[in-house]
Amino acid sequence: MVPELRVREVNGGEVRDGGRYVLYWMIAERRTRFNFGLDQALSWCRELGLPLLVFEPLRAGYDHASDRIHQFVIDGMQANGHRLAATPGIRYLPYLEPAPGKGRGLLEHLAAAAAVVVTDDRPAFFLPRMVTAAGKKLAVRLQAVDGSGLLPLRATDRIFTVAHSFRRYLHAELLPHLFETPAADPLMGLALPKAPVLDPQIARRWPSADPKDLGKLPIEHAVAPVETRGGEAEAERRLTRFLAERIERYGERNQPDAKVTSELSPHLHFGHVSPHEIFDRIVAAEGWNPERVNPDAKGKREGYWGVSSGAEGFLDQLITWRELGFCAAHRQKDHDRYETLPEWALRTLADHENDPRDDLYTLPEFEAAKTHDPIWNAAQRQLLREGTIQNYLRMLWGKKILHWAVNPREALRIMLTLNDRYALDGRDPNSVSGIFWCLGRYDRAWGPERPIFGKVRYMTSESTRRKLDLRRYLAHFD
DNA sequence: ATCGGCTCGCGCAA
DNA sequence: TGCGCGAAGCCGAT
Repeated sequence: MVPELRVREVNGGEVRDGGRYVLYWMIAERRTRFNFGLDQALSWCRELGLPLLVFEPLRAGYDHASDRIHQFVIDGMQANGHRLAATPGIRYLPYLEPAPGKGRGLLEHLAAAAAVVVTDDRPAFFLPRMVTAAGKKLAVRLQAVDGSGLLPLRATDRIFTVAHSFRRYLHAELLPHLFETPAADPLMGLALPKAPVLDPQIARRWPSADPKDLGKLPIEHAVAPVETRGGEAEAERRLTRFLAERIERYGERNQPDAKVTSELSPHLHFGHVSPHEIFDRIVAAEGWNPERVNPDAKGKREGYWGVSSGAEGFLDQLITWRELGFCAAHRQKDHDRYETLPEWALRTLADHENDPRDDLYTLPEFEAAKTHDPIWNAAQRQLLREGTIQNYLRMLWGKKILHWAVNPREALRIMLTLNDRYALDGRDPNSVSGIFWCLGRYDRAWGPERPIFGKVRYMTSESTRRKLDLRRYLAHFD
């Protein structure tokens, strides 16, 4: 059962009599397991006695569309295809839009034969606008299901301005939600009617591009695919590796050579893995149960869950920090605008807006990793090559853009542009949080007041060099 | 190596 | 209203 709190009626439409199938429009939770949206669609199938059509599209015309993002999503489609094609009663339709706008009308066409349409409710990028627009067009009931996090988006109306107040809220309110989990494997034991046959004119009117022909799509080819592969199976592999070999030493994650992180951020971003599954697996590995929770540690960064220190640290990242961003994105559509920074940060950054800059770079110079600072350049090269930046250096990367851009607004634009364009987990509320943190969001003021930064937390390459062993990292990203 | 000071907002206690 | 506390800060004093 999908909790009511997670289901949103988008258009107030009706279930259509005589619909041939239930349509699941898979746009964010691109997986077959631990997926509330898929659960909701299947529960309609059972109620109406209908088969399921899973439609997983990838548009060509959105901002920053590139070989890198496309390849990752296509990996996911292949993994989903393997599982869904083998399931009786389900038809899987992945769709690669060959050119911007070429897919227009396809959803409406599919929905015209559907009894009800279910999609994913994710407060990220262009997805909310797209779902709202679809709701107006479709003449059938459209439900958007929130499977983004462990805390349902609609669980609270509060806006959290600092991380520790959100953490405190979670420690007080999250526990009951943890017992309402999506099905681990909803495809198992299904007894649906024969899979729907698709209208043959779909292939003629809406031809799908061949995944092998990425080069022919009108997307950014300069942003090449990275070594990191996408898909549900790859995410499972990483999760298993993390629990078996890494979580124990998760506390060492600031060291660039440590290899102790989950490396699941891109998979979470594209919905190839669910936070519910990650939580379940950690809990199983730790032999945890709710009685292990320490109520005296409410609001504390460590010690609340009653698991190993590595797991405490990781759960804080997965839940507090990840969902803090989702919460903000859900509550404030303009959470990526400069003006949404806290008052104290806006004030202090404005006070120092006209401070002289000894080093000043433009977006193209940053993009090409052409600054005077070898550490910064190495971090930027990692972003270009791998689509990610190591934990600690990611913060330094942003702080230095603030330091060297013409003003803080421009620093924000540069950070968002580079991150959205090159990072696999760019365009995610979670990524937006990290970038805004560099400008003071969720943080507090720190004295003494410094040039350019004002009271915003200051970081330097010099102290980073002292703190971390960077030799291998610098050599590798030379 | 470790500590206090810098500074602000939240939430609890009173 | 006061007080403790906080994603990773820095710096200078001990």
